[in-house]
Amino acid sequence: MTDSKPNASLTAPSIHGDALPPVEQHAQQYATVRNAHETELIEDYVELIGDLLTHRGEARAADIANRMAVSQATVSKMIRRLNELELVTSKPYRSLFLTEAGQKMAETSRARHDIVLHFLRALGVKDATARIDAEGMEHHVSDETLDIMQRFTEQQQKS
Amino acid sequence: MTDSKPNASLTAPSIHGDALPPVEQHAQQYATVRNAHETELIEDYVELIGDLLTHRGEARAADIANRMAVSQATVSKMIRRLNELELVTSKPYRSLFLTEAGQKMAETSRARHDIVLHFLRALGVKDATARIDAEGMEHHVSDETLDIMQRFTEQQQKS
DNA sequence: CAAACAGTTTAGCCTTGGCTAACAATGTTG
DNA sequence: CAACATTGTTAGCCAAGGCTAAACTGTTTG
Ligand SMILES: [Mn+2]
Ligand SMILES: [Mn+2]
Ligand SMILES: [Mn+2]
Ligand SMILES: [Mn+2]
Repeated sequence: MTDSKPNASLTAPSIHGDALPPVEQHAQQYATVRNAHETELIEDYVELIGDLLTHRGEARAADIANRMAVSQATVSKMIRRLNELELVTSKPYRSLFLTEAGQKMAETSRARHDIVLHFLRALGVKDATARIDAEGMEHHVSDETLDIMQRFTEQQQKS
Repeated sequence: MTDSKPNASLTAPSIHGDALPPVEQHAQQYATVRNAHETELIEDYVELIGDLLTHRGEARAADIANRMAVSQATVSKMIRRLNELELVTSKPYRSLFLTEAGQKMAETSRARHDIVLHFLRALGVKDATARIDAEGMEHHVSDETLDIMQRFTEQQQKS
């Protein structure tokens, strides 16, 4: 449960960087990341489907495969999963649509994604880089940090 | 290869948010994230082993399991992989050590992790939240963004 | 209206990263 | 030094998320 004991003296000033966090806190960090990894691909799919519906009027499996640079078989399998999760509705060989729950997830994900992207641009990151970084970072940003990012971006825009 | 055609008028002002990026750029975003996911767990292990060696003098499988909140079997299996990748050396039932390549990876990961963590704190994020966010974000931050974060943190500290 | 083409699905394979249960080795202590 | 506690390994299971190949459906067009 606890770490093996450090055998160094108890009070000597550390020559190293930050100390290790307490075990429970450290474990929480990793657990939160593992958790995010379970949902992030789902979020990206739902967000993309929402964007395609908004900007193109329809969301076809082939478009998703191209946009994600993934095989159509992979998309087809994922769509089955999204169906089981009741996030999308689909008739065979037809465009996809989002359920109520799917729309909610798409909006939330899109909003969060935009906050992160706009924040990175406000920081001075080039657009192409900001887009790449935001695609990964978005799933690992807490609400607290998100708020701070949003305020930062607004401040930046006023000046 | 290309999206299905939008049938909306060509020049009408969009009532929606940001337009979709070009397919190739969009695909690059997702591909970069998938790539990061292949290496991030490895990086976390190597970084943690380095930290344990630095702060505790040894890195035992049980400590890793506790710190990551994961079973010992999972750690044991991952250590075999790290061995195959020649990032760690291990004798059965003995502490782990990092190879040259492992030390290099540990340093790089630790440095990047610290930049992200210190940046979040400089932004005003509470320590516990910053630690959680940094654990996930670190793997999705480009060198360009990392530079900007570091400069931001330094600026913040001067004032 | 029949082909050809484009899009979708299914089957079967692989790797990663989790888990539990059982067993083996090592360390501690009465 | 024997028993017990801790630590490490192995085996076998599972789900997720990739892939290719092949079959099937729907659309376009000669
Ligand atoms: Mn997204
Ligand atoms: Mn994303
Ligand atoms: Mn890290
Ligand atoms: Mn990490």
